Amino acid sequence: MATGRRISIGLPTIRRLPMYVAILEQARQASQERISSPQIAELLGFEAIQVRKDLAAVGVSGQPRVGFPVVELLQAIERFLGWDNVSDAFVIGAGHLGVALAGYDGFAGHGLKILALFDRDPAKVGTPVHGKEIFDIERLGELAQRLGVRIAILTVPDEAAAEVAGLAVQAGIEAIWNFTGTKLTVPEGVIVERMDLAASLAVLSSRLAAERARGRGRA
Amino acid sequence: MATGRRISIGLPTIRRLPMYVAILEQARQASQERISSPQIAELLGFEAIQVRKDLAAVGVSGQPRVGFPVVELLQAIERFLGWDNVSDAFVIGAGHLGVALAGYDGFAGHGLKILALFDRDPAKVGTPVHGKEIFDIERLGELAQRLGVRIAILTVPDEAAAEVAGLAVQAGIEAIWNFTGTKLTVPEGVIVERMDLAASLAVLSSRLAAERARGRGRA
DNA sequence: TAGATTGTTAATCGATTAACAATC
DNA sequence: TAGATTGTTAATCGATTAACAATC
Repeated sequence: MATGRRISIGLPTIRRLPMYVAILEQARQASQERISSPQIAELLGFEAIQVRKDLAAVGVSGQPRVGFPVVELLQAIERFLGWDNVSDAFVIGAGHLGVALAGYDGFAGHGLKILALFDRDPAKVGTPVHGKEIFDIERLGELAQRLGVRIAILTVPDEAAAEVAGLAVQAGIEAIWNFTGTKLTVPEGVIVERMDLAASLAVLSSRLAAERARGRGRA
Repeated sequence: MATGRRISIGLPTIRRLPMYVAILEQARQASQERISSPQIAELLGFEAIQVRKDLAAVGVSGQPRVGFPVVELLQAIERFLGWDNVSDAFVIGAGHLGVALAGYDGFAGHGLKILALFDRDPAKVGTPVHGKEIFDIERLGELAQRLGVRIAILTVPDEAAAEVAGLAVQAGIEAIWNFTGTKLTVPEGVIVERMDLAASLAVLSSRLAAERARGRGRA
C-alpha cells in the first residue's frame, strides 16, 4: 500500500522490472486479481525471495497467504518506471536500425512515442518511414524545442556518434538512448543509457567458445 | 604472457571486454605498441584497478612502468570471446529488426557472419535483403544441418518466440541470441542470451522519471 | 636511481540467498 | 485452526575498490 519512492533502488532490480510488467499484464488479461511471489518466480525462472525483494523496492505490499494485487502492482511499477505517461522521442540516424526502432510498436506500452527521425543524408530526408517524417539533422534543435522532445534514440554510425550526441545536447535533449558502440561524454545532468549489443554478443560468444573448448570430439 | 583460460570469469567483466577491444583496436590503428591501465581507464571512464583486474582475467600480463602489449592483449581478448574465428548465424524473423541486424556490418569484426534469414511469411521468402536470402522457416533444419550453422538470432514477434525457439533447437541450433521480450525455455546445453531492450529502456526511463520527480519547477 | 605501473592481498560495498517470525 | 505467504533480519556471495609491495 505504501508509495514511498525509495531514494536508491538497485540497477539489477530496475532491469528486472519489465519482466514483472510482462507477467502482470498477462495475469491482468486473464482477469487474475492476485499473484504470489512463488507464482511469479515460477514464470520467470528465479527465486520467490528475489521477487519479494524487488517488489518491496517499488513499494507495494502483498498479503500473507494471498499474494500481491495484480493491477495495483502493475501500476506501481509502471509509475516507478515512468511508463504510465507517454514521453516523446526522436530517432537520430535513419539507417536500418533507426527505421526498425521507429517501426517497433512495443514502445507504446512502455511510455515511449517516437515522433520523427533525423538524418544527415538528403536522400533520406523527406521520405517518411512507418508514417514518420525524416528531417534534416539541422532542424533537430528547432523541432526539439517546438515539440518539447527530451529523449533521443541514437542510431548513427559509431564514427558520428560523439558529434551527433553533442548536437542533441545543444538541442536541449535530456536523455540519450545510445545504440552506437561509442562511449559518449555529455554534460552533467544529461542521461545516457547504453544499449550494448557488443556486451550481449560477448556473453553469448564467450559461452559458445568455452563450450567448444570443453567439449572436444562429438563429430 | 600466461594463457590459462580461467574456469570462471565474472559476467560484468565479460560484458566490458568489447570496450577494451574497441580501445585496443584504436591503439593498434595508431601503431601504439603498449598501453597502460590508467590510459585505458581514462578513455573508458572507469578506474585503472578495474582495468587491471579485467585484463588479468583474460590472462595477459603487463610490464610495470610500461603497460600492456596492445596486439597481444587484443588477440587474447578476441580469442577468449571466440571473436578470432568466424561463426555462422541465421536470423530468424525477417521483420524490421531482423533485416537491420542482417545488414549490420559491425558483426564481421566480432566473429559473427549472418548467412541467411528465415521467415514464415511467403511474401518475404525469396526476396533477398542485403544480399542475403530469406528462406521459409520450414527449411531451417535442413539448411542448419547442411551449412553447419549453430547460432540463431531470434527477431520474431514475442508471441511466436517460444514456438520458433523450439524449432531452432530441433534444427540443432546450439545458441540463441534472443531479441524478443519472451523468456525462452530450452533444453540443457542450449545457450540463450537475451538482448534486453526493455531492461535498458527501464533504466533510462526510471532515471528520467526520478529526475522529473526531483526537479519540480524550472519552467 | 627514482618513479610509474603492475599484480596481489585485504577491505568495502552491494546484491542475492537463507532463515524465520508475523500474518491472515 | 493449520498452513501458505509475506516481509524482516541475518548470512553468503561476488564484484568493486583500496592499499601496497614488487618490478623494471
